[in-house]
Amino acid sequence: MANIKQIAKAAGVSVTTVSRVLNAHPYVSESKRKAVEEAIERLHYARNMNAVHLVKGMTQTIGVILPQIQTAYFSKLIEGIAAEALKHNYQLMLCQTGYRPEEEIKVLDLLRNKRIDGVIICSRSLSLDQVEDYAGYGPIVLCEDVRQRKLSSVYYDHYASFRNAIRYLWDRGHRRIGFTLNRRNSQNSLRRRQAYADILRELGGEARDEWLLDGCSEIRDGRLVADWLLRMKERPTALLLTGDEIAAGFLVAIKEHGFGIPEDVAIVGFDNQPISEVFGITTIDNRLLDIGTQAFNIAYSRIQDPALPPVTEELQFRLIERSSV
Amino acid sequence: MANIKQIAKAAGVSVTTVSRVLNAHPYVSESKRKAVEEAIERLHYARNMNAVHLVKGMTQTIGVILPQIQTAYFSKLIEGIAAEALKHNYQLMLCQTGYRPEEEIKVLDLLRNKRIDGVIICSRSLSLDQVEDYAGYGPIVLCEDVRQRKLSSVYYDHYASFRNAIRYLWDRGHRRIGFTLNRRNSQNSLRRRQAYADILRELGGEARDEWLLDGCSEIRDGRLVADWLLRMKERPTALLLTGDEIAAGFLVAIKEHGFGIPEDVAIVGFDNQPISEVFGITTIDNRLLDIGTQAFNIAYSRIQDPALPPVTEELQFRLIERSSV
DNA sequence: CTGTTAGCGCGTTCAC
DNA sequence: GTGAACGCGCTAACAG
Repeated sequence: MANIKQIAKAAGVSVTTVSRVLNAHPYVSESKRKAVEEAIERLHYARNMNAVHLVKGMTQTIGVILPQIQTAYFSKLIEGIAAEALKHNYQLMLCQTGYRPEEEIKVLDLLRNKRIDGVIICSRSLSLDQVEDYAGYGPIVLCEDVRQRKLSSVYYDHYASFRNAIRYLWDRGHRRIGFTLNRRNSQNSLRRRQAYADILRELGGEARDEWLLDGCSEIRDGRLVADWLLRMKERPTALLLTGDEIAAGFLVAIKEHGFGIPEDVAIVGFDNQPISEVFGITTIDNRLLDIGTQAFNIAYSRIQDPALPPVTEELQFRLIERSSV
Repeated sequence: MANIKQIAKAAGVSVTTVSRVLNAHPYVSESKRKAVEEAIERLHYARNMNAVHLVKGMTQTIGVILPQIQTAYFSKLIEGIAAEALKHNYQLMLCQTGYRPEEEIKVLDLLRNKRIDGVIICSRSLSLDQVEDYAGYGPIVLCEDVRQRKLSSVYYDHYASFRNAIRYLWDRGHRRIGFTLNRRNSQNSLRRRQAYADILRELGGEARDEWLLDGCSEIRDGRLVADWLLRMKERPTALLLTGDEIAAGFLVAIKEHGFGIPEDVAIVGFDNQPISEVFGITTIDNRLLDIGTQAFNIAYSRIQDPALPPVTEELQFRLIERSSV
């Protein structure tokens, strides 16, 4: 495995010159360039990027913290990040942390240790203060609404989208509205619960605790939601399901019990996943792809220019009407 | 950002000693160890891993080539890889290549350039010979049945599973059997087509070209399958759908046309995804999780001991009976 | 047990 | 246009 020195010798030039052609620098005579290229070819030279990274202090790699890859929500987010990373010739270090704080720390340590140039946090269990401790080592971008001095973030307004969806159901005559959550006390969940409470108070509607079910995230959970609904004495006539997979799972399960959608229960999903299209589920398009794209761009621009201050960017959601309400 | 030299000075020892405590080597007196640890703490020292990688010639990172992350099939495969990587404290560089040869090459070049220690190829468009050219730079594991001298592979038997599924349908009275494929001419698809032809010849059944539809991979495609079926004069009474998402999409679409499953069309899916459980779809469990696990382990063991020869490992599929046949 | 020193492979001033 | 030489930060002989 040849190194730059051997190429230099083989081409009859100095290592500097080799380095210059390697990095497409100007001021190299055509003849020497040719000689170097020929030597590279002949000796099957491949640069050792670890040396480059050491010298440059950068790795052209961004780390991504997410609890689970195998979840439609995160897959879509990654898709957005990955597409943008490709454009800028960056690599992605995907770190599935399962919401384990130790694992999340490990990823932040990759940043400290200069293995990655920046971090995108799709979802976390660490406190913001803990995350902020690492802000000095490189840009950190969160996919949620945080306004912490040293952290950037991109998100869509969970609060407004939830209000909006409930209002939508209310306007269509629904007075008993229930909803699910993933993690009961995540930032996003708290915002949603607040929105639920606020809008129903404003509308003079009822907001019952028993109409909330948490711990729902995948398609299987749709069945749990159905069971939960069936067990209730006073059932909601409409449900906000935080994830189209859950919505689809619920739809299938509840139909088995003879319920019609939307006649017996109306549902609104989230994420605008392909599955919602197939089932005609009305859903909130929360721009996951765009959030991923922006998350990368924010990190990238701050890697290029570390002087740039953190930013917070809000994306507009939209409600996609289909036939489940 | 302190370096090892400064820590040495601060602790009043040599860099070697610092390195020793950093790497948990024996033969360091308790007092010096304490001093070093204290200095590390006090100066907020963090190792620059690029220097370590340069010196060691390894990066504790494995690259994964896959066309798409946002696909249930690959997500599940990644899940298996990631879980195992975590155990061995390895990082994953996920490279979404979209079946673009240039992108696949770029990943193999990461291996040449020593940015990663090994590569797992979930699916590819490069020829095996092209891939094999890189075998000298580190272990390469494919998730398909290849028996190339320098490449390892893990897979389940597509041929046998397809035969098996068709036999299963045949035994239940189906004589007109259709199927879908993802990429028409991928290795796996070729094996499946062969299995289809072989088993039907053996059974004395009919194998029609028009009963094959390719280019299907996601849930939306289920609708295409339904349209395709409806357009036919002589329709298959049973379908093998190469992906549970497709199967689910098809099921929904065909029911809209008043077809019953399995009465009017029987279906068998692939992958044993959660969605198949929800819909009660009979499916082939192709052990994606285990394939991922093994792929990592094969790569890992060969990184530890480069002298180990490539291996080919076959995993047993199983048919999971539910209610779609 | 501990320190000196020579690399690992490459980018980059700076002088020519 | 070109090259000598230093430095990036760390590991590992080797000598003691």
